[in-house]
Parts: sequence; C-alpha cells; structure tokens
Amino acid sequence: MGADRLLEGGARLFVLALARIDHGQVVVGLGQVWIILRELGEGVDRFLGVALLGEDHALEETRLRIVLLLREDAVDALERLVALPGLEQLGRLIEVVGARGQRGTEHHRQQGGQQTHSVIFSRPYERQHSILKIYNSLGRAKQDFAPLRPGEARMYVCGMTVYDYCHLGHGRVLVIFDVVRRWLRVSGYRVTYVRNITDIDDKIIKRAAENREPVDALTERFIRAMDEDAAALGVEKPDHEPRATQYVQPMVELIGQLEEKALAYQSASGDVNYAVRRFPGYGKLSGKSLDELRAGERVDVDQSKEDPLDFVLWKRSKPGEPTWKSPWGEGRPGWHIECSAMSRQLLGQPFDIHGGGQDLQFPHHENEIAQSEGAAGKKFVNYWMHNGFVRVDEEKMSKSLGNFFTVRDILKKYDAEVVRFFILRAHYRSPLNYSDAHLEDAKSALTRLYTALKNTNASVAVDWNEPHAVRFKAAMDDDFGTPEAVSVLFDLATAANTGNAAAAGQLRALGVVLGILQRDASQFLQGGSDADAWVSERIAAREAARKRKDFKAADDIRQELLDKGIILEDKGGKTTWRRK
RNA sequence: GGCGGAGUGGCAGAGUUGGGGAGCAUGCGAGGGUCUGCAACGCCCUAGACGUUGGUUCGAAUCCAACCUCCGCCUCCA
Repeated sequence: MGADRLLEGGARLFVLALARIDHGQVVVGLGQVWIILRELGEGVDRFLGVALLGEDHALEETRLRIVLLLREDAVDALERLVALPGLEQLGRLIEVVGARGQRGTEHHRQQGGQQTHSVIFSRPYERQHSILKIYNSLGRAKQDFAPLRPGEARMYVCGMTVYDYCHLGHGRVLVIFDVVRRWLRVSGYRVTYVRNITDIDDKIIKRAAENREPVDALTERFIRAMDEDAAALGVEKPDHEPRATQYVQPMVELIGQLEEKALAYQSASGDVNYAVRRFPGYGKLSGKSLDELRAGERVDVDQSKEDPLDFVLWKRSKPGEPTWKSPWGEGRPGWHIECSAMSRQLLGQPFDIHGGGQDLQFPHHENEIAQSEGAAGKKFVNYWMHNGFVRVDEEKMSKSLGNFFTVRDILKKYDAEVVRFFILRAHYRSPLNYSDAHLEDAKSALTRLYTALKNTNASVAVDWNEPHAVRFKAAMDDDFGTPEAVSVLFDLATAANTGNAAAAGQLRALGVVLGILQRDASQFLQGGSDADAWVSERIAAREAARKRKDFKAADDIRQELLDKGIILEDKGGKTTWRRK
C-alpha cells in the first residue's frame, strides 16, 4: 500500500497533522499543508494523504488527518514554520510521530487500523446535516427543497395514457416517483401524491375503434393492467389517481378563465386554442424561445391557428367520438389541460413538485405552465423533475419506434423486484439501457443482498445515526441518488456477513425506503418454486448418502438438482437451497 | 437548423455544480487465496478507467479551450 511505497523511497519520518472540519468548514486544510510543502521543499519526501478520523456521530468536530513524510533535517524547519503567525492553529495540531526506518512500523500498523473507517475526504461528512436537494429542470440546477407549506410536500406526476400495456419506460416513472414519495415521507413530510390517468385522447379513440370496443371498456382494461404492473413493481398507490374524464368540468372552467384573460380563442375550425404569443413566459421550462421553435416544418399546421405553436384546449368532436358539453360546443378536452385542471383541484396552486418523463418537458409541461400560470396569474410549480429514458440498443424505448418491452413481458422472465432494483441502480435522470445481460447482472447483485439477509426476518426501524444510514441519507438527499444509496446497501451486506449483528437489520430497514428487500430471503432465493417437497426429499436422500460417506451418490444428487437450476449450500451442518 | 444532455475499468454505474491532491466507489464478471468430503455462499487479496488534443496548476476524471462521437427534444410519447 501507500506506506510501503513510501518507506521504500528512503524516507525517515512521519509527521501527522490533524485538522478539523467544523460544521463542514475546513479549519485547517490542504491549503496550509501546501504552504508546508512549498516551504520545506525537498525536505518533504512525500505527501501521503488525507484521512478522516473518528466516528464521531455528532460530527461537530470531524477530525482530518494529513500525513506527510519528512526527511529528518526538515523537522526543525517545520517547527519554525508553524510558529509563524497564521499557522499557529496548524502548529498546535501538528504531531511528529517519530522516525522509523523500516516496514511494519508502529505507524504502518496505525495505517492499517484506519481501514475500518470509511474515508472519503470531506465530501460525505459535509453532507451530514444534509437537506434534500432536487435538480430542478426549471433553472437546470440542484436546489434545496423548501416546501410551500411546512412539513408538507405536494407532488403531481404525469401518468399513463391508457390504450396499451405499460412498457419499461412507464415502469421506470412509476418506480422512480414511488421512491421520491417514499423519501419525502422518510424525510418527515406529509406527502400528497397525485398521478393522473389520461383516459380520453386521440390514440385511445383510435385504438378503441380498431378493436371495435367502447372507449371506456378499453381504458378500464388497461387501467387494471397498469395497476397490476405497478403493484408487481412494488409501487404504492398514489393518494389520488384522477382520470381526465372525471374532471372535464374543471377543465371547461379553466379554459373559460383563459378565454376571459384573452389567452384562448376559438378558431375558425371550432377548436379552442391557447395563444402562446400572449403568454410572456412561454418556453422557460424547456429553454426554448418561440422564434426558435419553428413549428410547422415537420407537421401540418392548422391554418386557423394564430401561431403554429398554439395548442388545443378544447377539441371539436367528430361524429361518434365521446363528447362533453361546453360553451364552445360539443367536444373534448385537449391533452394538456387535464393536468392543469386536476392538479389545481387536488393540490392547489402553486404546489411543490411536478414530475414526468423527459419527453414531456416540451411541449406538455411547458403548456401546463402556460395554462395554469396564465389562468391564475401565479406560479404553478416550484420543482420540476424529469426522468431519463429507458433505451434499447442506445435508442429511446418508445411506442412509435416499436422497440418497447412491456412490463408484463419482462416479468415473465425476471422477478419484479429484480426489475425494480435494476431501475434504481441508475440515477433517475440518466438513461437506462435495457438488456437481458443487465437484468441478469441486477439479479446476481440482488441475490447478494438477500443472501446477507438469510437469517434475519425481523424488521426493525432505521437507526439514522448509524454511519451507513448517514451515508444513505446523504445519497438520497442529493437529488435522490439511488445508485449511491444502493452501494451503501452492499456495504451493509458486507458488514452483516462479517459479524456486524445490527447490519442486516439496517439493510432491511433501509430497503423499505427503496421498496426492496422486504421479502423473506429464502422466498426470494428459492423464487416461485412449486417443487419444494421434491427438493426436500432429494436433500434428505443426499444427506443420508453423505452420512454413510457415499459421496458419489451425494454428488449425483447435487448434480441432479443443479440440472434443474437448484444450487445446494451446506453450512453449519444444514443444507439450504436456492435457484440459480 | 435551434435547444439540451452525455462520453469513466470486460460490463453496469456513482463521483464532476460546492474545497483540485486519496486509502478512490459500488455491483456483476475475471484471476488468486481461504472455507468445504466435493461444491456453493461468505470472507481476504489482485487487476483495470476517466472520448481526443491542447491550456491553467506543484497537482486535473473534476477548471478552461478546441475538436470528435453518441443520445434526446423541437411531432403522439414516461
């Protein structure tokens, strides 16, 4: 390790300097050390490194150890140096450990002893008093989360248009915002979570016509399917799941308000459109300006619109389509208006967090802002969250590209918890590449976690003062950093496997936050098995063979089970099994 | 064309915005060891990376510049 290399370099002396970090402020830090290095010049043989000492949970005084390796003749020079004004503090903290010339010195052992501490410069410790930071698409920066009402968080997520089964991209949204909600709750907020269902739109009407079934029969079917998929993925029910068709009246009222404010107009075609040019902030979420958006180049423009980017609020119905009455004639709502109307109805305005897929940022969410802020004359949403896409072969998974995998198809092949875990191993804003190899990878990884839980079923509460939990919290507080949070779980698994009795409980308890690791370990490891009796019989037979030292027969049975994908494990005189 | 995001070991994937320096994630996979009747699990150890080229600096994955490549949005989309 480092110390060995140093000693080989012919160095003679170690110097330890202890610095402090008070409330995240480095009192004596690297800057001062560099003064030493500079002044002592050749006298410094090597800068060994920085280490954090102590497991002071209060962390009022995190001690930082800076290790320098000095040549003997530099020690006097060092002492003169630290006597200078401005460096007294460092002088008080500095400690000459002593001269040693060989390997395996006392100091070397000290070094080894430190390995029990997790050491990462000052970064994670700074996050000790972390508060939740959210990357806000509006402004493109991480911001401290400050709720509008103390202790309360109100969030709205754009859900599904129900004309087909959910694909993995939808599954990702469900899981990600489920975790956002759980983390807000753990952070002490009373959360109100709304996720809408779009049950009326062009695609639904088209699909229903193709299937020759009523629109509501189609949507009911796919809402049920969505519920099943969500439940399988461990997604808790939102507090409200409003359906667009149940909120037409509020939408009509909202459109009326927009018309009063001259932000909406009825065009010659009979549609009611939103006049984007009359809303000053249009484009602030997506960073687009109206003049850059050259709509119409790629799509037929309705000539009756004032501006090609004007979007439909109320659509005149064609014969045979579902319709509702309105001051502008029989028709149905445009797509964007439902989210403005339903969020206002259920959460008020403004509310805290609005989420959805990246592809909704423009135009859908931009239009929501225009509608809600235009009508109410006040802010719509404080924090906008957009998750990245699921990709297949480096391409966005989408219905139009036809490269999608439905959740239910994937669940035929992989355990739902593996799929959820796979989603959480990537940061929500990153792209997530789907492939069987990655799912297999996730399965192996999750197996490691469950293996560490084998002997603990009792669920305990999280001890948030425990170092792993502190790291977990810091990761989650940093814009829902589930990948790093998951890495902490693996460290807990290692701790559990090396005799830390509390670690397994912590592991399971933190699993609650991510919605994983709640099953009985053997149930996960043995996976939907229906051959338990047979397996037990084979294990007993093998046990008998082993007793009479007939290892050939015993190994034959092991192989027989292995051929069926069952792995036997002998431990502590007992044999357990799991699926490969 | 406009706007935005990204390039990190065999693979996945953090870290880059805040303070540049290490003992540098984490997992899968690989190699070695240990444990075992044989295995598996576990444990211990090892290897390996920061798109390219320059610049700033004592020191850059991190800052600056240029370039290359990929992806997304601008049209229904999570």
